[in-house]
Amino acid sequence: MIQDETRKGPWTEQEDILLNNFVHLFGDRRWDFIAKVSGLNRTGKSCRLRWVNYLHPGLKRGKMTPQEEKLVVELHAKWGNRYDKRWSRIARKLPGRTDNEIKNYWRTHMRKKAQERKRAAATMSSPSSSSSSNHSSSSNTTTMYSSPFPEGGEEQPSFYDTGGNHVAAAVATTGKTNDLMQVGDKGYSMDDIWKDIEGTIFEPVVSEGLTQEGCNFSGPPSLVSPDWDYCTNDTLWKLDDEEESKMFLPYDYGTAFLTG
DNA sequence: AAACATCACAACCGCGAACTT
DNA sequence: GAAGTTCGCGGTTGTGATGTT
Repeated sequence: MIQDETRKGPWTEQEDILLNNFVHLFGDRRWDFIAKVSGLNRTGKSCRLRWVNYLHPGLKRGKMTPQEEKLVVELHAKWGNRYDKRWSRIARKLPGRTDNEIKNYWRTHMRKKAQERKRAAATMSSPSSSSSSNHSSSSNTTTMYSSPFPEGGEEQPSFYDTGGNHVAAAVATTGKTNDLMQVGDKGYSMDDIWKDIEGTIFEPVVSEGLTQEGCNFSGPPSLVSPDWDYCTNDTLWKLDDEEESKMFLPYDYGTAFLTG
């Protein structure tokens, strides 16, 4: 008792280990339960986030590859302004990457590039600027990115979705299409930025290069456990949905444990 | 070498959806 | 079917690392 103060902030290695063990015991669904029984003074929410964004086997760490960057651009062009859950959607197409990671990436990199463009445009628009002003040529971006994915085949389970009750949530297109967040001190929305940079940063190249084989896994940073050996190579991404859910639900004994 | 700016990433929060009772 | 609980997502913030002046 006495320890009813919920911990916040960075996770320690010990906490990671503890969480990892309990997730393997009980599965990655009952977060509140795990948070309680593990003795971690964390919220279930916090545990889930840590698992999904950091401890999950198969996470790919390190910088985005150019192919991944392109894919993010393409997919955001396709979904970014239309759907909620856009980041998780995009993440599903980038094996080993989490929505959080993509979101962070997009926010930092794309904002930077948008600002660069704005700056460049401002320079260009000065009377003295000349021919080079085709700079980012939003005009030549009328070429839509050809998505590497067929329209119908978009819905895949997220890589960290271990196969719980995933209702095939039809995409709710309601609202949230206009996130007016203040970006830096510029005061324009992410969507605005997006429109700005859409198609101007990367060549409209189909991301042929992005194959799952190209994924380069490095295991979780601080935990090296045989438990996730099965995920440390690219085979994970070659699984079909069924295999995938099997693979990610080896924890039925968790349920068994609970139900007797 | 120090100060400042920017980047990269982990983590938190609020809210709505989904699930359970 | 309603109420309560839990989960998942998107947006945002905090902070250490790295680069620049």
